[in-house]
Amino acid sequence: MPAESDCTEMLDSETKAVETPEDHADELRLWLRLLTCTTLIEGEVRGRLRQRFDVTLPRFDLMAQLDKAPDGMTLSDVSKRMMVSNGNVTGLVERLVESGHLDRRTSETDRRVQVIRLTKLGRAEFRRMAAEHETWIADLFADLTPKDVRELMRLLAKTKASAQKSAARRRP
Amino acid sequence: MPAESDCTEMLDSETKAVETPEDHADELRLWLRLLTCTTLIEGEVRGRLRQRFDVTLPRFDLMAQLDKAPDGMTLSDVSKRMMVSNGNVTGLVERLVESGHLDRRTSETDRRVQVIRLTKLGRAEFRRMAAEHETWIADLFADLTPKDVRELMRLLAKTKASAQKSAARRRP
DNA sequence: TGAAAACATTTTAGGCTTAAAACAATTTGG
DNA sequence: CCAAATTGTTTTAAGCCTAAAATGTTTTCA
Repeated sequence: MPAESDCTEMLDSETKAVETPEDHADELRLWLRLLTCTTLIEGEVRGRLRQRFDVTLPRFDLMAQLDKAPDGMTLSDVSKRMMVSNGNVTGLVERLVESGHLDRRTSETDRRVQVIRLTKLGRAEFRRMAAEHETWIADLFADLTPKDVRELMRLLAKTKASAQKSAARRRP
Repeated sequence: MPAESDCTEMLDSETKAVETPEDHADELRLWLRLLTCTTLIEGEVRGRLRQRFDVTLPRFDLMAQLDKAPDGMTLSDVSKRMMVSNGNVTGLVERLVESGHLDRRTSETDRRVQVIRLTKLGRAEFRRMAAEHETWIADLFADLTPKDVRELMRLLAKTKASAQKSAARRRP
């Protein structure tokens, strides 16, 4: 009875690589750790936004998208950028228009399209929140060296590309 | 009028480090990239779970926790592990008991405590899903080398510790 | 012992989120 | 030109999620 091989790839009797029940425990652990980090930070930011500014994270995120687009965005654009469903954006925008933070108008050239912008109030409030938000993030990542940050950026870029490729394989 | 310094830390007229409006753009970008990766992968997993097994991600996550605890867990344990609110767990458990995947009983020794376990059905279904789930994760991370995975694990561990420290500073 | 504190869970109210279907407007291709 | 496909948004139904208050139970400690 042969001892177990230490080889990663098992060879069959014809010396050809064979399908083994592969061990993907490391990738699984990596995914769980990634998720933990994100959940942890997201929860912290959510809580601080609520306490300091009485605003929800999704509202803040939507305003952040619009702050980068002075000429406004369509709902579809927002939906893609935020990676959330269309219906989600509809409701979010509704509430932000209601509270006076957003301005929504139908496009002149394509009556299907809704263009939304930050109002003066919306922009002012967002800028105030964003300034503080940036310090929270800096604090949350405070123990990472600049090199750590660079390296994480690189590896996460690679991760993103890998995941996008995998997603595209399934849904071409 | 002096030219702008290239120094990271500015010095004032008395040659003492001075508060500058610090630039945390890198950390902010890192956070957004982290969030993008997680959202991307999470969405992909959510979609596959729904298509293949008609199960939601939160249900799967809860079953995953219980699979690791053959003797069951209290609702508080689950809540802490999953990093979600207590009320959230209550509802999730309710639906999973309803569908026959979970068994819930009041602790003999402490009538405040509810202990939940996977039923035979729940465990069987979870194992079936988990096997496939693992291959999805492997595929999503397929372009990372083993070294990349190790390095990411290390950096995310550091990130997690940093974030926990920051959270504890605020909420001691 | 017995009131106060701590703990585990549920309830409440409101908002977020999704997938799928429906609707409306525009573009495309025969 | 016009029917079909595509695109942008909203609606629907169901479930997820949170914070805060409420409920019931156990522990603490004066």
